Amino acid sequence: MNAVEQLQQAIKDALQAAVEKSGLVEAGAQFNIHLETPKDKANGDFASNLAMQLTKLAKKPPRAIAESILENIETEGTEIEKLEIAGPGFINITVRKAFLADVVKAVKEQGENYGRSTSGNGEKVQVEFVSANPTGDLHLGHARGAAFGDSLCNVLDFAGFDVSREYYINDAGNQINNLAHSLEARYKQALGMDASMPEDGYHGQDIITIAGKLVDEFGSSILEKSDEERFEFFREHGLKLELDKLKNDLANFRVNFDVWYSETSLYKNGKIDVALNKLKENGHVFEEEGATWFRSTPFGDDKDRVLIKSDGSFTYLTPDIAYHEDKIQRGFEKLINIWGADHHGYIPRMKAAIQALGYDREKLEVEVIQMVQLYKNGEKYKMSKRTGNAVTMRELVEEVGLDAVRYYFVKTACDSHMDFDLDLAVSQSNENPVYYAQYAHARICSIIRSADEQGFKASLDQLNLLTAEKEEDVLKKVGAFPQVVAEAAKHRTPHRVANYIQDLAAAFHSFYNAEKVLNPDNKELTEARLALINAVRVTLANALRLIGVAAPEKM
RNA sequence: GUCUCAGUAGCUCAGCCGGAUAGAGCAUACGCCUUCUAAGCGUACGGUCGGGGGUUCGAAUCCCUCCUGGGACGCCA
Repeated sequence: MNAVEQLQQAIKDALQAAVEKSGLVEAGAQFNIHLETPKDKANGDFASNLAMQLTKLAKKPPRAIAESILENIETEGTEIEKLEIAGPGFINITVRKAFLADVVKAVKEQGENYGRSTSGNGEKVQVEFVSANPTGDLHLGHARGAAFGDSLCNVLDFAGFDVSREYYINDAGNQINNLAHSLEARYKQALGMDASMPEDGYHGQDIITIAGKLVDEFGSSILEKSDEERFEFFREHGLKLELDKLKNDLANFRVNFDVWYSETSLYKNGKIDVALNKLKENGHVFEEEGATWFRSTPFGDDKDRVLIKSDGSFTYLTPDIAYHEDKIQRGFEKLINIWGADHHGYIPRMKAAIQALGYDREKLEVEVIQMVQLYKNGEKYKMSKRTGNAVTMRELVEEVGLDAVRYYFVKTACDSHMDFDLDLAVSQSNENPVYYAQYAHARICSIIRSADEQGFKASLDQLNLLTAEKEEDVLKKVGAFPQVVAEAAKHRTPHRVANYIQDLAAAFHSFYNAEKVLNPDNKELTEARLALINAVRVTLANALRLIGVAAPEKM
C-alpha cells in the first residue's frame, strides 16, 4: 500500500469508528465507505458521501448524520486537518499539507516502480490479442487491438496481476491452403510466368514480397517438385515468412508476446480429440445431417454449432475449444481475449463451450474492440482483401509516427467507434496530444540539466516548502497515479492512463508557467522544487511506458 | 427480425460500479517569451448529456421504450 492509500484507509477507518461510536446504526450493520476526490478543491482533498448513504439505515436527514459523525470522529494521530459538512451532506476532508509532499519521497524511493500496486493479488491472467491470420499484413484494426492489448497487459502487470501475453496463430484450416496457392501464383508471376490468383486469394503486397524472396533464394527449382511437395513448400515457407514479418512488425510497434501458440499443434498433440471426447461424455454432442454438433443452446448460445463438418474436417470452433481448455489447464485464472467487434457474436458459443467442459464460464472475459473506419479525404474508404488496398499498420506508423499512433489508439475507450482519416492524421500529427505529455517530460529534463549546470541538487529535506497552489495540484496528481493504474487494470481500461497523463502534464505545465523552479536566491525552495519536478518526470515516464509511448529527454 | 456497441460543446473524445456549478483537446477571439524548452500558460466563447417515461433525497451515469448510426448473425476463419 502506498502513502496515499494508507491515508485513505486511515480516513475510512476513522469514519467507520465514528459511525459505530455515534450509535447511528445498529451494531454490525454493513455499509461501504467510499472516498472521492472532489473536482473543486474548495471541497477539500477528499470527500465522503457516507452521510447520504446512511439516510436509510439511520433514518435521519443526511446533514444531521454528518454532524453526528463529526462529533464522534477521532482525528488525533491522523493526517486529518479539517472536516466540514457541505452541500446536501458531504463530509469534506482536508489533510495536512505536509502529507501531500510525502509523495515525492515515495516516487524517489520507488523510481520506475512508482505506481505499482498489489491490487491484482498476483492473479494469473492470460491476455490473448491480435491473433491475426498469418496471411497478410496487419491493418488499422489490428493496430488498435495491439495498442490496446499491450497497454492493458502493461497496466495489469503494474497493478499486480501475473500476466502472460499470447498470440494464437491460425496456421491450420483453409486460409493457409489459400495462402499457399496465392503464394504459388505470385511466385510464378515473379518468374515471368502467366499465373492467375485463386478466387479467394490474398492480394496483399506482402505475398508478392515473399514470393520475390523465394525466387531469390530458390530460383525456379520449386517448379520441379511434385504437386504435393510444391504445395507443402509454399505452405511452410509462406507461413514462416508471414510469421517472421508479423513478429517484426509487432516488435516495431513495441508489442511483444510471451507465447506464440500454434493452432496446428492442437491437431498434432491430440488435444482436440480430448476436448471433443469430454464434450461427448458430458452429453453435449449430437449427430445431424452428417455433421457433429455441439449443443450450445442450453448454455445461452442462440443456435447449436457444428464441430465436425460433413466432409470430416473441423470447424474453426473445434480447435479453439481445445485451445481454451488448454489455457485453463495451464493454470490461468482469467482468460482475457481481445477481439474485434466483427467477432463479438462468437462470445456466447465460446463461453458455452467452457461451461460445457465443466469450467466456470466467467473465467473467459472478452474485450471487444470496436471497428476503425478508414476515411480518405473525408470519404469512407473501403478496404478489401481482393485488391489488397488496406492501409497497413506499418504504413500508418511510417506516416504518422509510432508514439502518435500508439497514443491515438489507446486514448479512446475500446468500445467507442473510431473514424480514422489517414491524411488528416498526417497533417495533424503535430497536434497529437501525445506531444503535450512528451513535451512536459522533455521540459523537466531540460530544467534538470540547467540545475546541474548551476549546481543545484534535488533535495527531500524541505518538502514542506511546497505549498504554492500549483505545487499542491501537482502533488495530488502525482499521488493519484497508483490508484489510476489499479482502476485501469480492474476495469480493463488503459485509456484512463492516457487521460491521466494529460492531466498530470497539464498540472505540470501550469505550475511551470506560474512558478520558477531555479531560483539562486532561494536554494532550499529550488531544491525542493527540483525534487518535485523529478517526481513528475518519473511518474510521466512510468505512465507513458505503460501505454507504449517514449518519454524523450529533448524535443 | 435477433444480438451487440455507440449517440455528451462546431469537430474528436473523457466522465458512466448514481453525488456538489457536466470536463479536456482542436477550432474561434483576446492576452503572456530580456527570465528554467511558447510543441507551453491564461481569459473568453460554446452543451435540450439522441427523444420520452421510470427508480431515487439526488440521474449524463441505473431500468424500460423509441429514434439514429456501426458491427455480427456460415458445415468461413
